[in-house]
Amino acid sequence: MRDIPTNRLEEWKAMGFEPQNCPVRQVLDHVAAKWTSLILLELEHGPQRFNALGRALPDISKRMLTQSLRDLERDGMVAREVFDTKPPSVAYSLTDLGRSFLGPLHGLIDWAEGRMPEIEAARGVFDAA
Amino acid sequence: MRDIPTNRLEEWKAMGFEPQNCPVRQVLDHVAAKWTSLILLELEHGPQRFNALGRALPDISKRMLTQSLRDLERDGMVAREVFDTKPPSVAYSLTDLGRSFLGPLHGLIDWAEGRMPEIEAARGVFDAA
DNA sequence: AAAAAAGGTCTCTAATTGAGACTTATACCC
DNA sequence: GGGTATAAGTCTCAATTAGAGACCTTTTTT
Repeated sequence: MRDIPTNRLEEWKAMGFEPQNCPVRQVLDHVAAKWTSLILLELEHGPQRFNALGRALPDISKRMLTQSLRDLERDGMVAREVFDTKPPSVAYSLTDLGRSFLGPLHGLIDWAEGRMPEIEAARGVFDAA
Repeated sequence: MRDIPTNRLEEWKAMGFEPQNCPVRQVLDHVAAKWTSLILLELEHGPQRFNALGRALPDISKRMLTQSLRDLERDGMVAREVFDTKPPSVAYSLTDLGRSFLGPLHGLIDWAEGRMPEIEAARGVFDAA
């Protein structure tokens, strides 16, 4: 919808950042990745191996599990450790940074659990119309 | 990755819910919708009209703006009001439910702003390797 | 008379995701 | 010994989703 830029946008540009590299968006993209938060939540209980994570999140594909874990590793939220077993196994665990994300994330989850009835009700009304 | 189900999953099923209708996932999907949170954040400053929102979020397409607003409306987070001007205009505003979401959302944003330097650093290390 | 603006919808294309086969080496089972 | 399973992925192909932008209707502005 690129059109006439708004003032806020101009301010941002003046400060040297595009909507894309705004820090807010970057985290939101993370939460937005849909699987990454779920993975972090699984790892909250302790380190897990690749296939264990897959079993805990039964509707994720291997492809997305791999990719989400790489993203989290790249951002320093998750640590990957290879064990020299036969066959080699890999454990994933939260870093301090990853753990620090759980606070805000639980804020969202608590909100979700508390407000879900209202949301369901709103959906009922909307869908009936 | 459907395979041998895990105990937690069994418990969930016993309680009657699939991974899909878990409340946590539903909110996460919302945040995960990528645009919805950004829209809510724009509406925090007050009601906005369709095109104004589009201008504030210059990289959203009309298609996704419409769809995201409908989703938010359906979930009772945003209210849509049509004014009988020529041509008719439409204003979107936060409902109480929508406003209540901002607290947890800002928790996430504050985390983002505080931890972004660490994330950037981790990315640098990862990408160099 | 032409163009713009309001709030969308519609189509077509591009990007992302999911499903599932395949890999390589070792261990367990009969 | 032979068949099968497991580890953690990778790869390909199909399906879903998102983005770009034309188009719509009515009225005001230039």
